[in-house]
Amino acid sequence: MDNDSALLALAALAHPTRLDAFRRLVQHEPEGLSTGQLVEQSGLTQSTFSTHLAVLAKAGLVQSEKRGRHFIQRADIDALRDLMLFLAKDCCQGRAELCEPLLAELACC
Amino acid sequence: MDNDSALLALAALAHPTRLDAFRRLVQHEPEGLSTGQLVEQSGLTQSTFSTHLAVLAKAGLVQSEKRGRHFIQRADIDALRDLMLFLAKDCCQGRAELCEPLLAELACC
DNA sequence: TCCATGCATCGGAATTATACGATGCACTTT
DNA sequence: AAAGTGCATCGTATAATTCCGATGCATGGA
Repeated sequence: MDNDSALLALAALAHPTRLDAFRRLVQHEPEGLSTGQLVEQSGLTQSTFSTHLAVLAKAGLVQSEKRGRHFIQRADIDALRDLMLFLAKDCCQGRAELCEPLLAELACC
Repeated sequence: MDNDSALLALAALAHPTRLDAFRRLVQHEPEGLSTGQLVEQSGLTQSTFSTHLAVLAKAGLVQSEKRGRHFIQRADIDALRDLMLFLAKDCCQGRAELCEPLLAELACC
């Protein structure tokens, strides 16, 4: 993941509505959620939420799949992993000792 | 880390100047960098960069230490770890299989 | 003491993000 | 074919961000 992609992903997640939607989608992997469900839980109008979803999609964090008349939204776990690797890479390269506590915590799962 | 703190951190990193500065500080742990060095490398004016630094500080990602007449800026690795844990928690809880490739990549260091 | 340096903060201008209603398109059902 | 559903997009108003120069404050050296 390059710098611009990371910026897109960070900006996409740096909004209450979008962070909430993305986390909900991650929790519902791999089945995903319909756009209608996400809209309803967001409390926003359909058009506003559609714009937010487009931001997440453009950042590569969410992918939509047409399912009849509905759209199923799914979180892209690989994109999340790439973002985390981008953030972690700086301290890993050359200074592995800084990453050890990070890895220890992540090892919870 | 709660939702609001994560949003603050994400918003702080979702800017080219701030992401660049933070990554540079991570690479320079634990010595840190002087504010003047960061300003010079940013290409922005002192006042503009100061505002960016305040955003990073408010998000808890950077801490400053007075050193004579200069200020030494340091990245808070714990805050970075907390943010990554916040993002990873969703897929770890209940769906550990989603986190395995993430951990495998992070294990590089 | 007096001047220079390093940084924060104020005020204002330009840009960008956010939210909504209205409208249009694609598809499903009747 | 006609009506209804689900979503994207346009136009627009409001709010937030971003950037700069100017100013103020604290510290260190002459």
